[in-house]
Amino acid sequence: MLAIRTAVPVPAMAHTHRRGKSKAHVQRALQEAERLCQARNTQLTELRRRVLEIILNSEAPPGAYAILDQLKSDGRAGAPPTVYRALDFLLGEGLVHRIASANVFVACLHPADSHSSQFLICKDCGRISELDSQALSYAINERAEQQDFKVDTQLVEVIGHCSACQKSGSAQPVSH
Amino acid sequence: MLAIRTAVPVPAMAHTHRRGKSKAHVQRALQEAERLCQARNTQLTELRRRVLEIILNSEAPPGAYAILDQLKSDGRAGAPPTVYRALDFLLGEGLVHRIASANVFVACLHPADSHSSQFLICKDCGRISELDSQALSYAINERAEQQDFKVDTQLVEVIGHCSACQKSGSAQPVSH
DNA sequence: ATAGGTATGTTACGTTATAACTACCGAGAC
DNA sequence: GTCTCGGTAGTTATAACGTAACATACCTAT
Repeated sequence: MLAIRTAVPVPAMAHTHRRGKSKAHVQRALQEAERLCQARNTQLTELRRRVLEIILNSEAPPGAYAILDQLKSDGRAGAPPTVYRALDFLLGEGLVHRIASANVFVACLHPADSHSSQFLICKDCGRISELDSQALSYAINERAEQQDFKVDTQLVEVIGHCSACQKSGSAQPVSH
Repeated sequence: MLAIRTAVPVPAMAHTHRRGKSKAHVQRALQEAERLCQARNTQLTELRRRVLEIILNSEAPPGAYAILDQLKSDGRAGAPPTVYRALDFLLGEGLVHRIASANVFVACLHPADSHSSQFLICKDCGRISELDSQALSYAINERAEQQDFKVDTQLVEVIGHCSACQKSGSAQPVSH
């Protein structure tokens, strides 16, 4: 009851983090990440880049241990801290987001822009799409400030059923 | 980096889940819970009631294991499933909310009403206040539906610094 | 070359959550 | 009565998620 979980493989969903399809899309995202890190003078090391790539290539957002499994299957050494440190870096750079309700990580679609962290999470297939409404973000800040609350970060997670899964009628959970 | 954590004792904060102060407030909430469960023909058992009471009495929202510790110190038998099952019931009845970013649980302030699940979470003291803006909730639904997404539940968590902690200048984390 | 910083490897552990099975208890069927 | 059925709770074990602490490697600036 506490977390959103899913389990098997599937087709496609519009405007979604449906990686593993377009290598081109992934390559573009990785280049963008390189560019940003260079501009910021931070180190997108091979490991960090690879973790980002794994996330980008996942059909549904992977958890830390799913990422770790992939690193291991690369033949690379690894333990949980390996992944969590890379994730901390990527989170810090705004290159990935953490989905708190599901303990998974998604690549940010527009890492150069401001960071709202608003997501639609499909219960059926596990896929996540970004909402990214500035209006919403403003509304939240405004409401918080009415209570003299100083906002650091926002987190909006909408849980339900994506367009594709509604059509297909039944759950079609995706592998992580 | 992944979760919000806190640690020590403190003063008060307006419009907040600052339980342990007013027994009367807690009693009212418990009676309301009884009433709702009767109306719904669901069982607010002694255990479930006690878990709700523990949450209501906590200065800052407790995690499952903090609740478990209190159950044990009541002299009651207990293991994690004891708590998680009670929490599942209370979550299902809308009597408590889960704060995903911190893995803690808060009592709902208006369990009879609709359920937005919008919170202000203070990094310093760990206390959580409910936002409860229908306008916000509508805006989120609207935005989601623009993408043909069928909304089940929403989750808004705003992380920052509460009014009291801003004034006091420094962190004053509260005990769970 | 070596001292200092950053990144990663490694071991161990802490925290959060669930699976699976057992036991108990109350209500209705008979 | 007692049977059995559904729901609640006890119990054991383990899965899943995350971090602390320390060792190592590597780069680079003096």
